[in-house]
Amino acid sequence: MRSYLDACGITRALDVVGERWAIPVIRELIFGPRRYSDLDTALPGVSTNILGARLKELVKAGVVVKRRLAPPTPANVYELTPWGAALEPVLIELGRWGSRTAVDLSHQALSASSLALSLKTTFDAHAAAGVELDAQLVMGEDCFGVHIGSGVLTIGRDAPHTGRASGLRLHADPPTMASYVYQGLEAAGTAFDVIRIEGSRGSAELFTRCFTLPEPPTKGTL
Amino acid sequence: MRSYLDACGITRALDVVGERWAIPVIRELIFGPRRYSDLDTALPGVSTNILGARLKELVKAGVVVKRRLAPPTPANVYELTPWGAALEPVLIELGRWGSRTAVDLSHQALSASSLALSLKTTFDAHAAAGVELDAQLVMGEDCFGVHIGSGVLTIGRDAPHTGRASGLRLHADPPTMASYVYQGLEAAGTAFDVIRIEGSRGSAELFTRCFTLPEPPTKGTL
DNA sequence: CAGCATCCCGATTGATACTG
DNA sequence: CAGTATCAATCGGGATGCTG
Repeated sequence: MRSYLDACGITRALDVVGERWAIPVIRELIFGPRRYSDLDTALPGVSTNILGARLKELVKAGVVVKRRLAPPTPANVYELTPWGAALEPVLIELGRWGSRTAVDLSHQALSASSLALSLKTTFDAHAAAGVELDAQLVMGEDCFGVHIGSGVLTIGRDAPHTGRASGLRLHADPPTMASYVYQGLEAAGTAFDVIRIEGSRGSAELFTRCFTLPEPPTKGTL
Repeated sequence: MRSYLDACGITRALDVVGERWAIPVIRELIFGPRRYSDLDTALPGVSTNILGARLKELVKAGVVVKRRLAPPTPANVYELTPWGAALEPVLIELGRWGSRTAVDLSHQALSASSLALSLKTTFDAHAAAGVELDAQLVMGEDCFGVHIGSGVLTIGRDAPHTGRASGLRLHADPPTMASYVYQGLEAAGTAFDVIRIEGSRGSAELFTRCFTLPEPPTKGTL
């Protein structure tokens, strides 16, 4: 196992999660356990052997645990340990920094977990002051429940169609959802079936206004 | 240039700073411009060709700028752009997470920048409540000025022997300095010349108490 | 289908030598 | 001092095949 051989905390962290695909794998596990195939499909571009190798390394390092679900639906899942889950602030900060690069949201992959995490990085507590609402984001198989209240955002995986009599439910694939939240309805396309909004137009407005992309980097010299 | 081809902010960040040695290089630049040879010696283990390649890539990406210093001491230096400097929260969080792994502080490299950054990640505002002091940390050529006041830590490079009539000045190489701050005088060794403390024993106590290592990870399941 | 192991190839890294 | 050039070793990516 490759190491920087450096006592610095940063390089010691990189010794564990610095290999290619390690952070993206952890990103997919942030909202709860996932199966091998979930990870494989959520991470387009990763080779199956690399995915297996990373999971094995992360398990050995104590970042991830492999667990078998109870008999109703027996399946092997990978899950973050408490230490692994403590990487969330790192991911948030990384995402906040990286979101300040231009990108064509179409023609690139975007997993449901990525979108959900991005809401955490772009949540604007100031803009959300006074807002109190529940929403459900349905992206194919992946469904997330969102609560905004007291300037705090809570988001987690949710069973579809189980929303708490939610005032708002959005159906779209992740890239379309991102376009809608960050760039408005017109950017998300208006074709039937691309995005479906259940709830008042007002609550949808209220929701999207709580999330703002950071400014792109100023190219000026220091 | 290799890319995750993923619209997620996290992977876009990794497209820029995810290659091996990129983050350590940025760590060395956090406290200001450095020359090529400074980086080379502060990063034991990096090959000069890799260092050159990373710097070139980081410059092209807009994270780093190459600049020539004014004629008194003309030298090429590398410096973070504002966008690059915005990586500091990422490094802080990474360091905080990574510092929770066991390590033998001796027999591993530790650069002066690493130690200075680690003070930022381990600063305990609660423990520093009511503390008001200036200190200077002298580690060979590298000298840092530290100010603690109002529960806030300020740290930056400083010209040696220019301290503001500082109440405290510590001389040691970075690993010894780390041992002293985090594990106390006995761990730092008591041999003459290993560590030199100018100032009252009380202020040194006050200083070190402001920094606490996080707890090691609990190995229990989630 | 879940979870890998294998094989091959191109890309990246690392150590060293070398140049302006 | 400040890098570039060279070359061997390793790693990542993709396809394929195996096993329960």
